[in-house]
Amino acid sequence: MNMVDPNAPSGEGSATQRVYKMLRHMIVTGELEPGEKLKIDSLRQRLHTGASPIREALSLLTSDNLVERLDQRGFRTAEVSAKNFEELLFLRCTLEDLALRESIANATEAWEDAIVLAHHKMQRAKEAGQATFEERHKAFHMELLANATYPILQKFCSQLYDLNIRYRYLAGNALNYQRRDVGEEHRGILEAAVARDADLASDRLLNHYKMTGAFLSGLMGSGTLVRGQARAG
Amino acid sequence: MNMVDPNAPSGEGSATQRVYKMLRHMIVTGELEPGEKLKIDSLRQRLHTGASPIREALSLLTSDNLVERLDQRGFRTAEVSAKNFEELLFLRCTLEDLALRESIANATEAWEDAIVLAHHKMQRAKEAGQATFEERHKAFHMELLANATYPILQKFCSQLYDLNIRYRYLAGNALNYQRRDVGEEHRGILEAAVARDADLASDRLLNHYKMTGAFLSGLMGSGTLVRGQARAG
DNA sequence: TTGTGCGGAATAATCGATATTATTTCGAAG
DNA sequence: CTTCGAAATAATATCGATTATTCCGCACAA
Repeated sequence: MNMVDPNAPSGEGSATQRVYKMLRHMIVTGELEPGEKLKIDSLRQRLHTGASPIREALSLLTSDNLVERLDQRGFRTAEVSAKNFEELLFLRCTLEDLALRESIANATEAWEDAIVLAHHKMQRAKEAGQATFEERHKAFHMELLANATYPILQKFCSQLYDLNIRYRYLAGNALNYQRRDVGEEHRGILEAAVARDADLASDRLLNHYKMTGAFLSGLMGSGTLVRGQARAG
Repeated sequence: MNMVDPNAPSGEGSATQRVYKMLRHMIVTGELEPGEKLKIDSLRQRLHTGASPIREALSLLTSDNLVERLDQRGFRTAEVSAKNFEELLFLRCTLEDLALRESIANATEAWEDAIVLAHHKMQRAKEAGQATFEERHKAFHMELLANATYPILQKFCSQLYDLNIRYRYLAGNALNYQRRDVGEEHRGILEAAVARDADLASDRLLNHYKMTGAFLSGLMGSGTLVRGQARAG
């Protein structure tokens, strides 16, 4: 029997899963600021649920490096820093290079179809608002790596992607980095992947990341990004 | 009145932390077999605590890839497979190579002291039982990477180490791989690190892993490792 | 005999409340 | 006026119980 509960339209899975996704979205998009304390009771009221799903979701986010847990002193969102951003960029370049090469090495027609499709959906979403575009953008990049037979590596890449995209959001929605010819870059990556040219595809992918990274590093240097905090140490 | 739980005489951290460490140890050492269902109530009785810390600890372990979560169907320990093991070996070689080189690039005398000390403690623990040795063994390897300014990378390495060591335990405590001249290998790695020879240190480190890996792969091929399921209460 | 649908038992997920712990505030002494 | 300490306060961690879901066996019909 396939009855969908009408009382829970947005909630297909468990409450924990729902809260997890909502919180992650709120952190990634900057709705919850870096270093902000996450009080259980506030979130409970805000998300209209009990304390247990909140705690469980926060535990999951802790291991995604999006939330820090202070032993017996509750949770807070992860801090941001230029150093952290640089590490992210470095690790992404390294790990996605590995995954992409492996993906291409195992290339099949089905995978080609999948990345072409993902690319198309991303392009179509360009006019459908940034939220949709970002979603498809990640989907495209993950699809590029999906053909590698390294599930753990893929999970790492996915986590790093989320951590990185957070900086993009923190840089402000005004970040129309799409003004750069990102469409062309994506097309170039896709093309090289379809052509199964690992060196070229990897080179283009890494440049894609590094250019965005350099742009954000510039913002960070000017203090636009890391606003609320001046920590000693 | 101060009623202290007799099961927590040391009572240092939170119950969640305690349960987390206990469960992780049980999974890593194979006391909980791969794919085994983790029933909340059983664990609750077994560890003499409530359901909340259990659930929270299992959530944490999920993100460590040691436990799988089946939505609304509970938890189970992660499966093992030759493919998974190969991925672990590959990722460890790649990531630890990065971290070690960075560690050496930032080498200081304090770090030299730290790795020499960690090595010494590991050697001394050789006669103090396998449990202690394994602990020190991880400490030594992590100390080698500790001087890299890449906290996320270090976390990845630590996680991968735990996933890998699980296979060693599953291969049986009879695995006295120390019969190989592992002591000599460790000394070689340490020596190269102290000499700040990144290429040599990395080469020796990776060989160290690959030899253990090849040994375990052999066991796995013969079916010693991935056996069926013979579980007793 | 086999496939399908129902119902009870088992188990997971969630909630509300309590006890424990950290933090802040207030007052008094130096 | 500052500093120390204890009580008040707020928040967390945990527990017990309730609710929702899944799993398994059995009856019934084709």
